[in-house]
Amino acid sequence: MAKGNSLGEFEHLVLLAVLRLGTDAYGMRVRREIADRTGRDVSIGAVYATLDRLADKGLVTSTLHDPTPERGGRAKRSFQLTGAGAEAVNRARQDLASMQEGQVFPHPRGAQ
Amino acid sequence: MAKGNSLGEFEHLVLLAVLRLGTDAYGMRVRREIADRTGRDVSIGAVYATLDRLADKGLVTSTLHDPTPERGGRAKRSFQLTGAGAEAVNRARQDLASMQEGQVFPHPRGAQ
DNA sequence: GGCCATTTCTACATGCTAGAAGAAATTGGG
DNA sequence: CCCAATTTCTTCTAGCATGTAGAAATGGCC
Repeated sequence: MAKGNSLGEFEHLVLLAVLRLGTDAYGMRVRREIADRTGRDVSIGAVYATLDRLADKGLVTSTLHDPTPERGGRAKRSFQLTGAGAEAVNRARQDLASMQEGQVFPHPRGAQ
Repeated sequence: MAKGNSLGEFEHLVLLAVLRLGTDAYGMRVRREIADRTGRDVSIGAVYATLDRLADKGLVTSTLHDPTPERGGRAKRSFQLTGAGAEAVNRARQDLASMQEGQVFPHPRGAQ
């Protein structure tokens, strides 16, 4: 029916993390960022799977860096948003905003 | 690993539509609301499947009404958020807000 | 009986998740 | 100096959850 180019929920969070982290957006770091900010206990496999999928869709690209001189400092692969990635994240944000505008959110205790 | 009780993207939109529509939240109406507000061409099957899943998770409940006296007016089943549903929608909102806070969103044309 | 608004069903595509395995680097004991 | 341990990070695999489309069924109105 439709085109169906919309972001999954976790894809949205990952894209926001990449945007926020700038040049420091590699797998482990993205995971930590999401965990710290949302309190969610994200598995690392989930993050990489999602980053790969985003790359397939052309919403991010990746660059392989040289290893840093720290213990266990393996080479990092960092990710950047593409133009399409920026569009996607903006669109997701606007769709949610449209659905929320003028809305009074109930305190959970009030509802049933 | 984690608990994994988070909302999918479409689940989020549907929940917001139900909240927004109040007593008028039945399948066809929810579909129209999302289409109107986001421009997305949602299939009706998608909406019902999602509403059913949300009901299974205890985030909404449904009530069957009497048919209205209009041509073709079959009985409507309308949905309401539960307390857990309100919690879920608030949590999803806050998680996104945390990931977005202080963030400058690029105009797509500016990026690459 | 045919029409219409709505819901239900079914089946497949895509996204999410977890954890174990693999790779590349530093460290420190012998 | 070398090797095994340790650390950080990435890749892989496989199963379950969500998203999507459309056709079929339902039931009141005319």
